[in-house]
Amino acid sequence: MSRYDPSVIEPRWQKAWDEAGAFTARHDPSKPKYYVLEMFPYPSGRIHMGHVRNYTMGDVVARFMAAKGHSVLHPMGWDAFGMPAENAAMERGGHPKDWTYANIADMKAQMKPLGLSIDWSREFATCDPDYYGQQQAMFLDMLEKGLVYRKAAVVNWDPVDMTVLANEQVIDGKGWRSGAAVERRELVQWFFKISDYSEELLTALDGLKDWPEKVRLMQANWIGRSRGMQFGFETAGAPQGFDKLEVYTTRPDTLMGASFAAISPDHPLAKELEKDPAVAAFIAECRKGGTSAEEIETAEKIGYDTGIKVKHPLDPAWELPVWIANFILMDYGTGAIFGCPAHDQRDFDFATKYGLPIRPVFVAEGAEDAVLDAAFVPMKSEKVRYIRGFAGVETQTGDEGVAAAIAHAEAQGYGRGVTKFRLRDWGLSRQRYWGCPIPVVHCAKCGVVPEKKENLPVRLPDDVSFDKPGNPLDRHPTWRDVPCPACGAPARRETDTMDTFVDSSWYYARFTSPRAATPTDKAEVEYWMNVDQYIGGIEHAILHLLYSRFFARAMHATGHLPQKAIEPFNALFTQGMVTHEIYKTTDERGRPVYHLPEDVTSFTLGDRRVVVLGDVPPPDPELIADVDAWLQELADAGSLVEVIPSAKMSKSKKNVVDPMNIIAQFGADTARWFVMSDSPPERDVEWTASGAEAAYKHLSRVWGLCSRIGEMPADHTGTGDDELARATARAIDEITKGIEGFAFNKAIASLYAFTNTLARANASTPAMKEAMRTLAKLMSPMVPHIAESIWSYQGGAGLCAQAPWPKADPALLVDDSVTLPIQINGKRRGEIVVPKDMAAPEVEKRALANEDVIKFLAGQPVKKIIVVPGRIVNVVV
RNA sequence: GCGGGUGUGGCGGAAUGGUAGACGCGACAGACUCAAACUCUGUUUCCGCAAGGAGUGUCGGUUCGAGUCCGACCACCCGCACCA
Repeated sequence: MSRYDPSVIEPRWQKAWDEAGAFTARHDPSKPKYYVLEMFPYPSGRIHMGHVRNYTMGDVVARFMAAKGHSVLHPMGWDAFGMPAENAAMERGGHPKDWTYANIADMKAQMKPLGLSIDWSREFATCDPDYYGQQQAMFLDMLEKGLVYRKAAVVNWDPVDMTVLANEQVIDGKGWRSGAAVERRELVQWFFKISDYSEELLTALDGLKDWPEKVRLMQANWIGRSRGMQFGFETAGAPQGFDKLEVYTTRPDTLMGASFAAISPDHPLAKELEKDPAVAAFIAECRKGGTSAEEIETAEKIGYDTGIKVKHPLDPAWELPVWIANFILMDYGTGAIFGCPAHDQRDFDFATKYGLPIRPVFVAEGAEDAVLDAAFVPMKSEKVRYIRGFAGVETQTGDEGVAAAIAHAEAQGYGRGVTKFRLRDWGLSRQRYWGCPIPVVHCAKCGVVPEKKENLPVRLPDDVSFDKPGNPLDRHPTWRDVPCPACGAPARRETDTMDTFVDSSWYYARFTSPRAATPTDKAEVEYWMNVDQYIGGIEHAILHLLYSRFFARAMHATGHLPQKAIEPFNALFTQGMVTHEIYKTTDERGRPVYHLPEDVTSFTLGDRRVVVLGDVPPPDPELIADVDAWLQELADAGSLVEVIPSAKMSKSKKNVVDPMNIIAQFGADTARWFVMSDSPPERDVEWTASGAEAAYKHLSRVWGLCSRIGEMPADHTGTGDDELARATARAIDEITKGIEGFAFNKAIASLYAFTNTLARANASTPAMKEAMRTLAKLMSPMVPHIAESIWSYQGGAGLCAQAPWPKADPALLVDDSVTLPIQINGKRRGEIVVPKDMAAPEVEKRALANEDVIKFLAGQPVKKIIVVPGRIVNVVV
């Protein structure tokens, strides 16, 4: 067997798999199916280590499940619509379509050498007219079902570029290109009625047993069901038609602590009052800045006293002022609240700023009324003593207080208990070109008219330019002009396109029949759905996954998915990022300059790590008399590099490692092995050059071992056959459990251990060959190419990729005796070896007879002995 | 600001409430070599010559026993609805 040369074996095996059609997904009713899916990539043009990690994980699962006898579906596609393509067109000219398809070709060419077990015959891009045409068909079905509607909503408006900005294009409240102060502006837009499913999406989370607890919790908090009370304040001095002000509160028990009422700047009453220039000026102030919750909630709280009063529902003589406040959101509740500064921090800050009264309603159990220097906000499950209560007993929990207050309001008739959700409807309109066109037409006579299905797809026009900001569809000379599908009169196409989250909300279903003439094919979704294992980043914990869950329900409602697929992902795994150190210097004007890992050299000097620019040989420490002076010299020359601790690989920080370079240097198996070893898959993994080399060295060692075993004389005998068989069984057991439990790093640790055992084993030639074949199969999900070479060299039948997973003989997994540590007062002081099933009293006797124990006890009386069978003995003195 | 998560040797990490540091990297020592690299063997949590002691972000609690459970705090990461 020759030297380990991945550049030779990897293409050879990839060809062999292709020719055998090893990864073609087959609809085979005689086998259990398994659908493994990694979140599909945005075609940026370059794959990065995060992709390698994500797809290797999926590949390990896919290859493992195939070996376990499943018919596996492991597809790949492209999340191809979105802003970067338009930005590229603006910056470099060209067309988003050309840019995107070129990127897809480039990225696919980079993914192929990884040797992933993907069924490429099912590939599609969301920007393929065939895909988005089916999406448009579903949009029309959903429109018909009442799951889509139009309403006004706020967007980020750049007043200089006259265009809508995405949140990420708003930097410090300013437009990223124009630098102009961004405003919030209302626009009529399309919405999916996800709120129809709030309750359902929340309660169904309980059934997602194989989803991470944290994701379910995040979704539950996002949906945000709350039980509260809604009531109408009677107003005094309000404009006509506003004699009631509806407010919603989750703390009606604090009603006697009310200090003011506040409405959102977007509230109808605020809009009515905007006729007053002073109010208009204040509301304009509130509209400054972007639409993101982060920006709104971290903005300074400001308010405007309208002069209007409301009457307290429990005491009509008690009047509260009505303020307009920038931190009240129109989207939540009724867009109006009553403020109770004593028990809400935001209200407290507001009241302090504007000199409004702060009246405590309850105090901690056993405490006296005291002046507050911050809002007192205990958990609702905690008991408190009400000093200004009006319902329920004096001392009760917050929850009981709320329930009593609602009951009181309902009995007296001034309010009612209601359940509200934080979840808002999903705004899908985007004022951009590179997205799925919304297939409707606006007719002066008929209003909004759906496009006819036979006219789908509504294709994006190719003749567009990006020399001006804004949506080219909006200024296209002809594309917009169409006859009304209903009356035939001249009408206008909708120029908004869909949010790219729509594209990614159903691609998993399309993979089951990617060329079907309808969005899905009944028999195929029936066989392949659901996705058995979904793998992707935690950054998608809420939006993408929640939208997909909604979309699957909407697809069921419109006949595109069976009932069983309304939760499309049976199991979810969220993997961590690939990180790398950042290398930084500063230019003469003090601005940071970042450097690629390959452009710096790192060495150690004493206990110090020094990184310098360029590919230079490490200095001889003996030649440096004064290290500090020498470093200062380097720093003055500008070649001393500052090392910033690991962060997510990003182009702007240049802390990126190109997988193509790693594959060229070490091969795909090394890259795959590295990203699966060491770090647990859910955690971030730091890419290090030494780690990659170590992975390569190990694979070379395994290759050498295989070679050595291959050269053993056929009649060689040894004394270690039994021991090797036990080690093999243990390895099978551990690695199987590791892969099943997504503990790939532990599976790899077991592979290292088994390799070491095999290298040291003194067993017969047939036993060694057998163990080597098993090792190859056990390694094959992670490093399929080298495994295939070893498999064929050791006489394995057929392709390793199509061989069944080995089974561990249970009889070989049990040990007869066990080593028990002995603790004295919880500290380990000795150990004894006893038969596995020895009775506790006998274990006690042996433990106390142990030399170390006798020495440590030094005659002290023993108070108690705890024997945990098979685990530990603890002697308490 | 709000919601969620993470924190263990020089480094990545392992550990059903039961021997903290498996496995790997790095470092050190030895073998091989004219020499270096490669490879192989061994050592490697810290303090201490040793006996022994300390130790899982910090402080406190529950337990015979806590990295693991509970409470408070600190640091970092992810998300916040138009980035994908």
